[in-house]
Amino acid sequence: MVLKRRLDFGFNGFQVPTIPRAPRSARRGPHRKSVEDGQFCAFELLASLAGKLLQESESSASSNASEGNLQPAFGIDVKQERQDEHKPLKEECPDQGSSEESVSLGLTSQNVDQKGILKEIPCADSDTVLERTSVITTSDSSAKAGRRAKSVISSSRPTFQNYSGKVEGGSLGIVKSCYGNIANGIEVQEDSKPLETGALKIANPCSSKDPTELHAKYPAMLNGDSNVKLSLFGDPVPNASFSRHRNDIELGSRDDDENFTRCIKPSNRVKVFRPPPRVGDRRIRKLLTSKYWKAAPKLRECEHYRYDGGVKTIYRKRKTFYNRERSQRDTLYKRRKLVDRSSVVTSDGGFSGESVSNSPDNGDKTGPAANGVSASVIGHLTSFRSEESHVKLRIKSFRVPELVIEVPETETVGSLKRTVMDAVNAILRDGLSVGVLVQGKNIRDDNRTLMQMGISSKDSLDSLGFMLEPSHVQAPPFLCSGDPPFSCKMVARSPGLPVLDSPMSDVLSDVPPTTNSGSLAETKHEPVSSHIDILTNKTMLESQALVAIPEMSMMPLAIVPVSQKTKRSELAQRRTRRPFSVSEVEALVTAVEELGTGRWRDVKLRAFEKADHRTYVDLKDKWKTLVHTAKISPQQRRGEPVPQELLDRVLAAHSYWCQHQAKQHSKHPALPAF
DNA sequence: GTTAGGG
DNA sequence: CCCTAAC
Repeated sequence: MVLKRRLDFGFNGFQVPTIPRAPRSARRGPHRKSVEDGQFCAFELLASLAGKLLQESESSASSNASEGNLQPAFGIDVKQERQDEHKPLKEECPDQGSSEESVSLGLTSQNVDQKGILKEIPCADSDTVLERTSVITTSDSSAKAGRRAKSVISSSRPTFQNYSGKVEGGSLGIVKSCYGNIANGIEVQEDSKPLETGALKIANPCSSKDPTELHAKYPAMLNGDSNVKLSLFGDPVPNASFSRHRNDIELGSRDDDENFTRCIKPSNRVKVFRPPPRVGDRRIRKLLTSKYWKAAPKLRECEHYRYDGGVKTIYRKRKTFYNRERSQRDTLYKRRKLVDRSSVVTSDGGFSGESVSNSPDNGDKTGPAANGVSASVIGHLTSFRSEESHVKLRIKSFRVPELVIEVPETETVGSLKRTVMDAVNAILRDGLSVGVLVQGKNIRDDNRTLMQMGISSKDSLDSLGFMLEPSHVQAPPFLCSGDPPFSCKMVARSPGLPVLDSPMSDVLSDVPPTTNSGSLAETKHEPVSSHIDILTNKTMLESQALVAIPEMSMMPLAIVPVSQKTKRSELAQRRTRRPFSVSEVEALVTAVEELGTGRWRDVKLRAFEKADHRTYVDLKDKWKTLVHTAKISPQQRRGEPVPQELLDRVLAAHSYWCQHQAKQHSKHPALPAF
């Protein structure tokens, strides 16, 4: 309740109309801004997402009201799902029954309820969206400082509306085409072109944790949230959950709207993307994260469980995400739904993705981070099986490529906004491709069947992930609006980056459905960050004005030392794994016996001179693993078995050289004992 | 650029 | 394999 009030308050302050009551047509018409130069794309996407969400919510709400059922926003989807469901949702989740309540308060209450666990504010997705929107607006108008805030706000809403209109169209198409498939999602539109039906829809963008990143979250579709819940339940109840989701979603919609309002302020902060000092980043991340979560929380009771699990898991995985984090900066998250033939529902997607991304602290450490990045969007999914051979999945979120932006301190906020927008648009404009991650690995072979990949209706889809990649793989870094004063660098990372992948994968694969999502950024927060988060949240809730967000936002654009370590991250693609063959092991062992450890360069030269793919570091690492392998029981060994004889030699050489470590490093080829 | 270690 | 700190 509290939250809600605040929200309302916020609205009043802004004079934002309560959500989307107005007929779609109405919404649509009004605000369409002309999209100039196509820069709109990004925004459009966001807007469309938002709109879609709204629509869904509305439709769902209405449907619910009228029918009393919880139907998903999209008729088709809903029905199917419903059919699937066998079990009453209600049983599991109390929420269902009173959909209406949920709708109005849903998010809020959930937030409150879950507070303990989540602590974050629900606004997340919506917020993000708003932010984005506003940014765009600003840029378009080249806003004038004075009114900017206000205009932004107002515009944001309109924008949505407009988009929503589009969205609808798109969705319908999609729905038709994909009957049985997941319908929801917002489609991404570029340059106001209608999206193509078949493709992916961006359902909910999630924000990432990285502070720096731009995150756009889309109001999560309630669905998404719902999904999350579902996952918690597990296989057995999947269907039911699903249905609920729908409900939730619908209900949620309003909340979302509200969220938008609320978010406005926060958005500003977000807007400032500059690759802030770590602290800043964290903060942002947290915000985002929190938002994200909050949204998710809609699930309520059910969710709780999940979250807990998720959090823990995430915790552990945190490091894993490390790479990702880097990428995440300046990333927009979007949620998309894929429609295909398969039907999978993934709930986590969003979560995991975000979480993963967010985790972040590491990123900071690594470097300023901000690398460019990445493009990848990761969508996490949860799945449950629907019908036999169909995999039903819902992608809750996609991460947009990371952007690294660097601007001089003297740059104006407006310029910064524009810069960010340009960067985002550039990425969107170039097109995005979708990458599929299985067990964290990017599957490049499009010809493989899901079954072959181990993605079946039976199996959980936890290990399945999606990511958006820039079509043009390595986008060279480009300067954003450039002009002297404005020097901004943006780097778009190519997709398929391992970086992203791995983290995801880990999360996905390892974590049980429940867990994944959860952890997120939360895990890693540092005191500072938390502090920040708190502030933020508070701000979000309470502050009504768009007021600039103090602290962080203002921080130093200057700081931007974007990079340092970024370099690698930009392109980095993890090398493909190339297990050592027995013969290679033998060559390695022989070389080490002669040269000893500590002379990897020599070992490389002697035994792997021609093996370009084997670096001395690789050899060193291999030796390390060989030693380990030799020490463990055969049962514990994995991979291609290494002849015991070689392992014995490994141990012998290892012990020998350990003793002679200090001395004869150099020569001494003679290994007596061996 | 190499090493040595942790991840 | 990756990433870093130390050399």
